[in-house]
Amino acid sequence: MSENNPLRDVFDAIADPTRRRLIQLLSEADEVPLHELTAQFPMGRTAVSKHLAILREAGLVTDRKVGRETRYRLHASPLREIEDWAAYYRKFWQKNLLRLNQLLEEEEE
Amino acid sequence: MSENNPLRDVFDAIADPTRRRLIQLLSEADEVPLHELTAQFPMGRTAVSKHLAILREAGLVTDRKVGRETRYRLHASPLREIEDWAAYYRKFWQKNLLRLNQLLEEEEE
DNA sequence: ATTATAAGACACCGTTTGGTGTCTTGTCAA
DNA sequence: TTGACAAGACACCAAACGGTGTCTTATAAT
Repeated sequence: MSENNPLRDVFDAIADPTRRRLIQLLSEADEVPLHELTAQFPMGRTAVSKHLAILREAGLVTDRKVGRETRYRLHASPLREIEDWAAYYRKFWQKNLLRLNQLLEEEEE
Repeated sequence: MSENNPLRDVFDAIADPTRRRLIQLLSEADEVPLHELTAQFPMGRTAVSKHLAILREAGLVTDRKVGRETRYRLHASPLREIEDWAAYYRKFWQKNLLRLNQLLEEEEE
């Protein structure tokens, strides 16, 4: 039963820097066991495991047991919502840049 | 002194749905006073004001006093970091879509 | 068969978060 | 000039967050 309906807001899931780092690490290899991930952080296994649980609740990660280890895999598609959301506001900061450029040009005269 | 160095992580600032709604509301009009924003939410003025303070700390909003009201304005450029971050992972969910399509095609045979 | 490793489950804890209410100050309107 | 409105400042609170440590179970290695 691989959690399909997201119980956790994706925006919430990526808010924590540790979790963004986990996403990055998982993007560099296709499957990583918990203990190997834990080794990258200055915190204990339990904490990292909790962060991964949150990523899983947001649908950003799946896990499977292999022998005695639990291997995690990135499932990036929910990030599409983030990109779309931010892209929507692109026009606004582009507009700001435009106005900034205008001001700079005026000052140079 | 309009806060220039972001004391607050932008990812953190946009994690809350109320704050995302504020961003949306501010994108629809160029300047909105606090009481008018408050009217859109099921919570008190103090709470909305706190959310706006967090947005300001992330550089997403500026405010100015006009008479007895404080008017807020969207400053969207920090959202660029969000878009860039998410866009980086685009290839991963595209890859997933590709693999999903392959699986579906295989099943159809 | 024994020992070491991987990780789940759970209780615990201090800090942050997201809300409240109240009091005060400044400004606009009658 | 009196009253109403906008909002800052502050104290307060319950719940969530991000970490810890310990105990147990399953698997791998010697």
